[in-house]
Amino acid sequence: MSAAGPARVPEGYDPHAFEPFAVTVDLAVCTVRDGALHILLIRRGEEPYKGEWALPGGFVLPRESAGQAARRELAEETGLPDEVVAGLHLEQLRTYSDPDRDPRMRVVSVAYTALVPDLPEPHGGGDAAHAQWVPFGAYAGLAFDHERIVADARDRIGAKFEYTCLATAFCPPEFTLGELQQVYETVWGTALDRPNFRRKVLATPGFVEQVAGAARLTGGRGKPAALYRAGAATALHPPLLRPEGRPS
Amino acid sequence: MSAAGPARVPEGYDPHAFEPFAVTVDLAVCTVRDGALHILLIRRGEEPYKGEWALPGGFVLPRESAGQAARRELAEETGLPDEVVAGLHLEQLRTYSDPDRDPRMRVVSVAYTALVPDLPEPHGGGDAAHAQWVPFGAYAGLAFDHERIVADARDRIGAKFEYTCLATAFCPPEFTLGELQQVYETVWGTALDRPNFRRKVLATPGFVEQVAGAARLTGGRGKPAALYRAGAATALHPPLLRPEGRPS
DNA sequence: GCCTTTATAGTCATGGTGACTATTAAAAAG
DNA sequence: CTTTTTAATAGTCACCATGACTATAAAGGC
Repeated sequence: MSAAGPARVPEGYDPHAFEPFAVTVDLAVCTVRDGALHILLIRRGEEPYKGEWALPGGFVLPRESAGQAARRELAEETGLPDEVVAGLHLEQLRTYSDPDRDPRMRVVSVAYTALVPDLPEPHGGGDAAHAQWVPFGAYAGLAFDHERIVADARDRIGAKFEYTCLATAFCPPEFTLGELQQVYETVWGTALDRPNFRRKVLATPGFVEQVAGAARLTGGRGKPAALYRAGAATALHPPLLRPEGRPS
Repeated sequence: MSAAGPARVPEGYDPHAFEPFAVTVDLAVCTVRDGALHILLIRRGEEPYKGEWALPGGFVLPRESAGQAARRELAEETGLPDEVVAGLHLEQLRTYSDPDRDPRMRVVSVAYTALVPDLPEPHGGGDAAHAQWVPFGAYAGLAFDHERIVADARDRIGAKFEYTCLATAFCPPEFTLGELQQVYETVWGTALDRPNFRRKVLATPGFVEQVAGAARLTGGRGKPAALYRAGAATALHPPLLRPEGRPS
């Protein structure tokens, strides 16, 4: 009810009468690197879960929204300049609110998914100099319910690839269709037919637009590939369905 | 970070040191009634927004998750027996956390979408005897940011209809294909070709299963229609795309 | 030169879909 | 009791997107 609804709460409501909730954001920052989906993790320096992997994140400050907090934390963790962070794809994933998800107190966390291109430096801005890219699955148990969050993020990304142009968020500003295909293949874990993939992408207006006259060698050998930029389109109609329609 | 992350928060963290956040749930309870999508609204009995329409909802209690709170509130608002409420489709929509969304204090609200069949009685359980079905759009401004939540709920429902079997959640336990089609047409606001709709639904394994030997007259006239039940399938592959691929 | 590698062009059959028409089964109108 | 109306159901046909291919072009390595 946003403190609305029936008269369960008196008008002179005292915020401190309730056990306070802390509200945090958790960030599932993902990238494609060396043909594998990676996620940004930090090592916890304190109890609980000291020394274990966890998602970056932090408290929502009194005067900011969860989305603002997420972008602020993203800037701190990645150490990227503000104008770059402003362009990154950041999307609310879902909210995790199990009463026992943090042993210290009641913490409700709004999780966000960020899709970033493969960044040159591992990063290490601000507080989290120990942040690190870790391949999906290459961790043995994360702190809190972060494993669940990571799994949800992966599911969401895979699903969104089917009907959005989101895949370009994993690519640098200019990319080849082969690179874009590799992003799809990495996220879905399936091989795609190259000519068919080309045909589909190019047939979707606004998915990608060719960079005039530019070409780049991929892997040093073979015919140079044309370069493309992300187009203005955001949705994919009709969708690009992954083979065998597996929901996960 | 779910109170994790860098060492911004000392170990002996005092929950009361921060300005407390209240956490609530807002419910977008939707149904299809008389060929129009309706939403369950209540009249606010107190300031702020006294006398205006608002979504039902309430505070998340100290020992329950947001999902549990949503189902509890749903039971209270609809006044339905627990076993019925347990079967209703309830899904987290997203979280709204603008610092100024509630003028009284900092309230973060987790919104849920519920899809219910057209209930016999308007309802009126518990606290909210003044709850009422209102057609989408037939309200002049809702309290707080609830108009935004309602719009998001509608978008989400429309989108999910394309690739899930969710439409049956709007139908009674047994329904005709014509009724199912009306649900689609109502939610999407478009007319669908009947034979093609039949073909698609019946070609999707597990979407619906026929009730043996049962038939019902629709509207008093015409050939009686066969009755169907919701099947076990939850996803729709390939999807049932709405005409013209309009995102909203 | 020839081989390998990668990008790009094109073919062909199939399946799902949009746009139809036809038939059946009921009630209401005459 | 026949005709009309209404709605469900069956079936047709063309088209387009797709999956599975084959073929060509352009680069480097040998």
